[in-house]
Amino acid sequence: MGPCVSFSCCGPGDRPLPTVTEQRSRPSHNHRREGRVSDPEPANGGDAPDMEQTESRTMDKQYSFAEVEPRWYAIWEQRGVFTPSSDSERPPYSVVIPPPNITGSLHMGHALNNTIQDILIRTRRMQGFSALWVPGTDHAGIATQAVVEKSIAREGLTRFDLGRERFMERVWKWREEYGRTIVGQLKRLGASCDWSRERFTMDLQCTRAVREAFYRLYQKGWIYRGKYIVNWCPRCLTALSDLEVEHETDPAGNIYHIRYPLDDETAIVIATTRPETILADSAIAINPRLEYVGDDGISRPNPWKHLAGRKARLPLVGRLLPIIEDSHVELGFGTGALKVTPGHDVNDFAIGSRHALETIVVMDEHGCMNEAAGVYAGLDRFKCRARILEDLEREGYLVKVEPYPVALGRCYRCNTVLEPYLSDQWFMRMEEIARPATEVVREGRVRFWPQRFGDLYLRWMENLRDWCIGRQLWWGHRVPVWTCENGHQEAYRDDPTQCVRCDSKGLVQDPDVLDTWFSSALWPLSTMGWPAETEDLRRYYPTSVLSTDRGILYLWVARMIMTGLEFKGDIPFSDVYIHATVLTRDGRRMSKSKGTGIDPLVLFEQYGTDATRFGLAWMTGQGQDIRFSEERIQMSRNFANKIWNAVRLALRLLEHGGVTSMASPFATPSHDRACWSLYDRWIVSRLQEVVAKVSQAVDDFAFEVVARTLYDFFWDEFCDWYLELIKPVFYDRQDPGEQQRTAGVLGGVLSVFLRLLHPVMPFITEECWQTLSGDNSLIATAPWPTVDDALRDAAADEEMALLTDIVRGIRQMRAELSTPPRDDTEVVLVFESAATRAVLEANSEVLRRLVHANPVTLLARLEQKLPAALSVRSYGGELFLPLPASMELDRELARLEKECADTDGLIAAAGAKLARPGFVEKARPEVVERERAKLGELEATRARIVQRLEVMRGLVSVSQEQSASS
RNA sequence: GGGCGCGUAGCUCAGUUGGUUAGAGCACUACGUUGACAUCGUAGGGGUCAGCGGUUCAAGUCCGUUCGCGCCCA
Repeated sequence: MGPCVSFSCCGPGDRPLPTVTEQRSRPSHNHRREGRVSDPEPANGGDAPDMEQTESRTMDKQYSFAEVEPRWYAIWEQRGVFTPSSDSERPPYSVVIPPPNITGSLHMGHALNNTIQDILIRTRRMQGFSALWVPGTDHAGIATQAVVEKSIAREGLTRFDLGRERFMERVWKWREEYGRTIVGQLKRLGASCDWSRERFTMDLQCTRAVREAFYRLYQKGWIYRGKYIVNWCPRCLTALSDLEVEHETDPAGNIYHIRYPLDDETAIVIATTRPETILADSAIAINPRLEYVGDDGISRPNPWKHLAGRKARLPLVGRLLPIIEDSHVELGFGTGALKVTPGHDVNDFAIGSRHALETIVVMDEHGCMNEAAGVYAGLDRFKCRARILEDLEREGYLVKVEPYPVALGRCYRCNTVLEPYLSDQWFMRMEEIARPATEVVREGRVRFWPQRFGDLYLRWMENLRDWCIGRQLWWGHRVPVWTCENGHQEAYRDDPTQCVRCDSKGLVQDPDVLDTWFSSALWPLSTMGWPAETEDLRRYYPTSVLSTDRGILYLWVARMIMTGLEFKGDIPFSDVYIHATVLTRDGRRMSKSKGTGIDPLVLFEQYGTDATRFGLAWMTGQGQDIRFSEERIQMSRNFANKIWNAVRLALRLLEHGGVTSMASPFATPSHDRACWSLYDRWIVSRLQEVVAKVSQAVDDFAFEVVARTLYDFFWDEFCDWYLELIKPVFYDRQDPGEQQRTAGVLGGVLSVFLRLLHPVMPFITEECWQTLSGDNSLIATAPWPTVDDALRDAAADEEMALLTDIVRGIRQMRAELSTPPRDDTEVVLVFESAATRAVLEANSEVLRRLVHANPVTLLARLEQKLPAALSVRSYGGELFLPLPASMELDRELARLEKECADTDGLIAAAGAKLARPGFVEKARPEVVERERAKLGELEATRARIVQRLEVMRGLVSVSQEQSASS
């Protein structure tokens, strides 16, 4: 057990309860009242604000999250709750935050993901782990550069006007000013990150990690430079990796058939979706086979085979193109002949290399045609396409145009259509580094939740292509490669002053920067201090869990596993939790531009942060999406209000009983517990179930179960039943011993419940904890509750089930009779079992209190009492309420007949099940037994109904005779 | 084209290894404010578990298939 926390865990406690006066003088409440001085509306349900009502002074009728929430975060921070103690006794538990983009602000995905991480961290912290959550932000190369370029554009400047150095100053300035917005928002969310360890992917520590990683990979030859066709964004003016391309299909696209003449009679026809690229054609390729089998299964001759080796003339340009043979050409596709454009297409580039073709490039980095495009030079690529088509048509080269859905890639940042662009780029070799990263997942050393993402990961890892890591940007980690005057190109850990190979000066650094994901890939290492052998690295690496969005499984998660294994020889985390995607309520992606996004900060303001967190946790199932439902947040706000009021009631009850301390109930010896009431035994028994279920659910990442379990227990069992049941102890009876005991259980249950809820709703639980405990301990560091099996009580569960069933039965009848709810009504209970009668006898006060049953008569058998009565069968017995004269007998008779018919239906169903061939032999014995018992119950019930029917029918005929004779 | 997720009440979702009469919140109907809470309480109405076929003594649950929505990869 951890430190003793007032009423929570150790007994017998002797801590004084906060008195009303103390309550009033608490700074928090003063703060609230002061805040209301200018408020013209008394917030007290219309009561005069200066009324001498002690309760209304201490706690409002409504929970005011807006007043409570802002207070606690600062206190937690001040008291260092989020910084784990270096106490070596405690096992480590660590999480690194997926670093949010510095240009971003908190959206629903962040709210969900960080709520989840906070639930995990807060739970483990309470469970006694040395829990560390490392926060930080990501420099987000392209996105940030774009934002700053936009801002300087307002001054009429481009980055080229400023130059690299001055532009970088501007970016850093921007980052200082705006780049930490999201940090404030995370605090608002209640995220219990250790801010003393906050990192930024461009800070010194992370930069050192990037340099070291690059250097080592370069030395191994796994980072290389090569000339390839890459995904090029003509707006961002940089290359992108394959994963940063958003693929889409343009349904309005066309495919153009173009005739390339060989001589006056002969021509070869090719098909293309990008006619502007014909300007860079260097060959035409055909399949070498003589014939082929089409989709229809019919064999056809290769229409172009006879042209192999000849030359065709490129329309509009006049260049002669060789007709080459290459087996990669698909015969059934298009016209069966392929124009080869090595400078503008990835596949054509491969063909070009195989056949040593000339590589012609007709576009520049902006996507405009260059001098090589001849008369088309200077035109934008799309304008050029239109012009080329006009010209082809006019000169008779355009054979036909067909609608054809065209696949195109767009920049994931700016949505510009990407251009396959030939350039010199830095690449990282994937083959070797991927192998161990695949193994650890296959062996289960890294587990994915839900598991299917592990399968997805493995499938992707099996066919990797090398990673283009160079970016033609300024904002980012500059490639640490220098070239000396003598042309020696080398990677350096630190900025060099002279060449390692020839000692010459005049070194020039490579202008490219690294893909942002290169530094993100090192995040679990760099945040812990790697490459230095720090204490944090020793203690907190590998981290425990990574919680993230499925969209960056390959982009980020996979790469962290690779680098972790490569540089530290160990996995970066043992569990990967992939959270759901938050969609709009009609199942679409939330989009800022379409205005369909929901701002979590607005939710915090409207419903409270706690409610937003709880609602999100409730919505998170194991599916891959959640449709956002504001009702769920509203429900959570109501839940918070319910908790608040239950605590308010608890304080009042304790005060009413003159109780001054809450002795801890659970640690008392069992012989003391023997005098607990049924309700105490029951609620504590139920609580054990809740502790077990919630603890397990956190381990299983089943956040919805956490939320639902706590909600149901608190509302249905604790508030609706327990609190109602113990009111007489304080309001009606004056037994100090009983009040003391009950107060102990009441406080103990609340204490456990609040601690279980704290990771999900940190603010209100802390506020209630303070209000109840009246000391300085924080729930945030209170020990997590554990299950005590000795407190499970099956008999109490059973007896309470009987009682609640009877209460509900009486309520139903009263509703049926429309008796004024506060009028007493006679109730007759007929139960053969003496044990059941004893339970009912002992709890008859409950019936009086909860359903105004008075007098209550207990019988073993129904004599000739209450013939004109409404009846309900329950728990092997029967309840009767007198039927008032105003109520027609016919209605009750009809009701009974329906009940009889329903019961007959159930008897038939149960009978049929038992009679079914094979059921008794093949079903598990307990299932058969249960079915038989059910049938027995139903038959007994039916007998009671029939008996009632006879009585009622007799009465009906008597009353008919009476009305006939009158 | 390949892979995956989802389809249960008007809406948003639960539903353990198949086994009582399929549940919750919101919405809806009726009634109810004297001491926690109207952000509340009590009672109630509302479901061919997407369709079809199969396995089984037994299917919302397992298998096959069709349809619809969505995501990922090529």
